[in-house]
Amino acid sequence: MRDCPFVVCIVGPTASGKSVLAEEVAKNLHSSVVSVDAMQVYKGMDIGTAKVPEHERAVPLLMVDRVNPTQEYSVQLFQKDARLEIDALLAAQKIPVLCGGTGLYLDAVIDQMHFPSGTVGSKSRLMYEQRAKTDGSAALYQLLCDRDPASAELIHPHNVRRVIRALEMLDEGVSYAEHHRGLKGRLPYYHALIWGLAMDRKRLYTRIDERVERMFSMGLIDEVRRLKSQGFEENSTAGQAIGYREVLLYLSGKLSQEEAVEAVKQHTRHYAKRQLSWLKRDGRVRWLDMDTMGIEQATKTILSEIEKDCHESI
RNA sequence: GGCUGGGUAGCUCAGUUGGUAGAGCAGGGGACUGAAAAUCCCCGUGUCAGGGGUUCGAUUCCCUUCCCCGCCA
Repeated sequence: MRDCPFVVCIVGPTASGKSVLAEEVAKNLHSSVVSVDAMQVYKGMDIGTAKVPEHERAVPLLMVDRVNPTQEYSVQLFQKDARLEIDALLAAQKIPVLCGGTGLYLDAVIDQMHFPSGTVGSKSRLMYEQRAKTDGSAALYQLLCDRDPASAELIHPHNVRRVIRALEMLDEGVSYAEHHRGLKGRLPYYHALIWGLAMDRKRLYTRIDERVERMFSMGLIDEVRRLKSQGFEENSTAGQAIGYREVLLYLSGKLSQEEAVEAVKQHTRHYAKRQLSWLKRDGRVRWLDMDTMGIEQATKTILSEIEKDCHESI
């Protein structure tokens, strides 16, 4: 099993039990868990991102607590950083166990994905954002139609964020449409074995509700208050994370506590749905029915399938 | 018991000057390559509380029964 350059991935909607399973698998493999989560990379965002607490970790948890919440991070940076961690594990003859719910981040790491060069906090972005505010999103879309009709066709006029991105790319000499074309036949970067946790929707939603309640009773509000005193803001990437955005609204008096709790639940449910949409179209995912299977059995299934795959490939 | 106001989609409600009805939320599906826990798109038939009357036609007007809220006894 030692010679397999495999990467194991445990994916699924939020609150489906990924972390526990990933840790169990990693423990058996004497390896580490690599978090594939856009929000767990931020320091101090612990309760709301359901990060496994440091003292409870059975194996090392990587790609967590990377940057301050006030810093900007991105897929591209994640791709680079995560691959360094993964390569280090592989070099030590270990099978990395990736675990997370951010679909784009996972694909960026395990597949060959190239991002146009450029810097994160670009000036043109700010300019276009300003323009969208003053002239309206329709005007911005019109600008894209004039400059790059092929890309405009792919993007819905209301999707301001993507319209801005396309314009931004154009400024760097890249057409979103052209770039988009290479999306279909993506080649793998690692040989990835992917397991997805499936669960009855009602049951998942109940788990989400319970988890949100738990986050609040564990002190989510204090956590956000502490971050806020360090400059944490609503319009930063981290400040838009579910649980954080709503609590910020509560702290500024725009929501009652009860409304904030309900909003977090609602947004988490919607998010879980989007995660499932993303995963469903990835044919590589092997689904584990967590309604009938416990963590132990799921772990066993994964381990035996890894072994089988290794033998086949050797 | 009397007097109000109500009973319309899972929930909150709008509406039809009489031609069998629509929003928000919930829920479902989907897109996704430098913010992704972001951003965006698509999906609404329900005895319009029950019965009767007027009418070509009633969920809408009238009568009546039941239920709920409130006020008065």
